[in-house]
Amino acid sequence: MSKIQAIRGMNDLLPDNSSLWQYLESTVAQCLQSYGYREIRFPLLEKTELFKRSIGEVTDIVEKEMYTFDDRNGESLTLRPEGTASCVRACEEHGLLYNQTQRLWYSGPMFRYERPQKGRLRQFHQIGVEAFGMQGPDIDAELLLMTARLWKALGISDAVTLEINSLGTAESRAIYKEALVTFLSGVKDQLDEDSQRRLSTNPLRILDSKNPNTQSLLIDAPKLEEYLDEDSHQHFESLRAILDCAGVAYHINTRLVRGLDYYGYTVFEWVTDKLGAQGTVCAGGRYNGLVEQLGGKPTPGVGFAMGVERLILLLQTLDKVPASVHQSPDIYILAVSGKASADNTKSVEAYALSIAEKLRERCPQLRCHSHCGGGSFKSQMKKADKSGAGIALVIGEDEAISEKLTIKYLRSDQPQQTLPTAAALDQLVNVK
RNA sequence: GUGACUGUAGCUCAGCUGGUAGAGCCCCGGAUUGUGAUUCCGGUGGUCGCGGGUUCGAACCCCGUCAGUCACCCCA
Repeated sequence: MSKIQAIRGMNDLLPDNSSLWQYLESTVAQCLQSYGYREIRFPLLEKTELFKRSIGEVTDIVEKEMYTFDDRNGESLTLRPEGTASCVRACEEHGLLYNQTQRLWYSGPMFRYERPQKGRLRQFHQIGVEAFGMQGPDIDAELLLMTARLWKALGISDAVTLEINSLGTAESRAIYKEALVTFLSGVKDQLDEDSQRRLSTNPLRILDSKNPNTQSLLIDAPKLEEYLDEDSHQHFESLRAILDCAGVAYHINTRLVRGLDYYGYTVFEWVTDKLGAQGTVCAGGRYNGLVEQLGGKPTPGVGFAMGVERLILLLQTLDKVPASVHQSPDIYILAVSGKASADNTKSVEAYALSIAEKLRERCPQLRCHSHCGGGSFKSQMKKADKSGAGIALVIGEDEAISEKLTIKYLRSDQPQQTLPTAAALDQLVNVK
C-alpha cells in the first residue's frame, strides 16, 4: 500500500516550528493592535466572480493560478488567492464602510497554483492590513510607519528596504499605458518573449522585467511619473514628506508596478536580498476604485500583505529567532513506581499526577511535564534532562508514602532536596 | 508552464568501471537494586521515491512518473 503524500506546495507546520510561527503572529498582532487595527475573519472560499472582478481578468493570478472548481450546485468557487477582495466583500456585506472608516487586519492561508520554490508555496500564509475610507497620504504613511516599527520589533530592519512608487489615477495610467505600448511596439522584436506577450495583456509589468536587454530598451521609454496628474503628484510628495519626517528610509522605484489591477496612487514593497528570488516580504498599495468595482459606494482604501513563510525564513537566516520560542518545560515530574505497587488508589503515578495538578493550579504559567508511561529511574532522568527542564521533580515510592517531594536542579549546582509536599510546592511555585 | 540539479534508515550522508546495502546522529537496553548531559558495550530500524526496460545479475545504466531544491515566470 503506497503512502498518501501531502499535496505539492502545501506544507505541514511541525511542532518544532509552530512556536516560531506563534511568536511571529503574536508580535505582528500586537503591533497592529497598537495602531488600533482590529482583526476580521472571512472564509477561505469565495465565488470566483469576486476575484475576477477585483484582481483583474487578465492577471496571471486569475488566468492560471487560482484553485477554482464547481460546487455541488454548479456554482464556481475559488480558494482565495489573496485577502483584499474578500475583506472588501465582507465589509460591504455588513455595512462596515457606511459613513465610517475602518482599520482592519486578517491572517491566514492563501492559495495559488504556482511552481513551488524557496519562499513560494501553493498554500501560503499572509497577514494583511486594510484601511478604508481615508483619502489622504497620511494613512498610506501610517501603514508604512507601522511596518517599519514591526521590522524593528522583529529585529530585521537592517535586512529590508522600502521601495515606493506612484501609479497615479486610472485615467493617467491609461494614457501612459498607450504611450508605453506605442513606444515598445516599435522595438517589439527586441523584447524578450514574456514581454512581447505582456505588451497586449499587461504592458505595465514589462517595466519590472528581469531581462537585462529589455531593461536597457526601457531607458528611453516614456516614464510613468511624467504622465501623473497633479493630484497624484501631490499625494506622493506628501507621503514622502511624512516618511522623511519620521526618518523612514525608502527608494523611489519608478519601475515598481504591481500584479493586481486594482492598485493606483501609492504602491510599495519591502524587499530583502537575503531570500533569493522571492525577496518581497511585504507589499501593497492604494486601491481607491476597488470598493466601487465590487458594487459598493466609492470608498478609498489602502492596504498591504506580508508573507508569513518569507518572514519566518528571514528570521531564521538572520538568526533572529528569540531564545524564548524554544519552549522547554520548567519542571519535569518523574513517577517511578517500584515493582510491587499494591495499592492502586495511591499509586506513585496517581500521586505524581495530583502534584502536577496542584502546581498548575497554584501557578498557571508554569510549564510542568508529567512523565507518563513508566520506565526505569534512569530512563526517566534521561528524559527529564533531554526535555530541557531546569528542575526534575522526583516522585518515587518513598515520596508517595511519606508525602514528600524531591527537587533536583538539573542546570545549576544547588543541592537536591527532599521536602514535605507543602514546602516543596511553595518552592517550586517561586521558580516562575 | 520552461530549465537545471537531486531523491539510499526518523535525520545528515557514504556506497569505485552494475555482483541484491553501510556510517554518524537519534531511539531503546546494559556497565552494583532510586539519580540526567561524558565514556564504553550491545540492539531496533531500509522491497535504495514509484513503475517499466536492458542484463545471468540494477541503489548504480535507459525510459517514464511523482516529489524536493534553485532559477525563469509570478508574487507575499
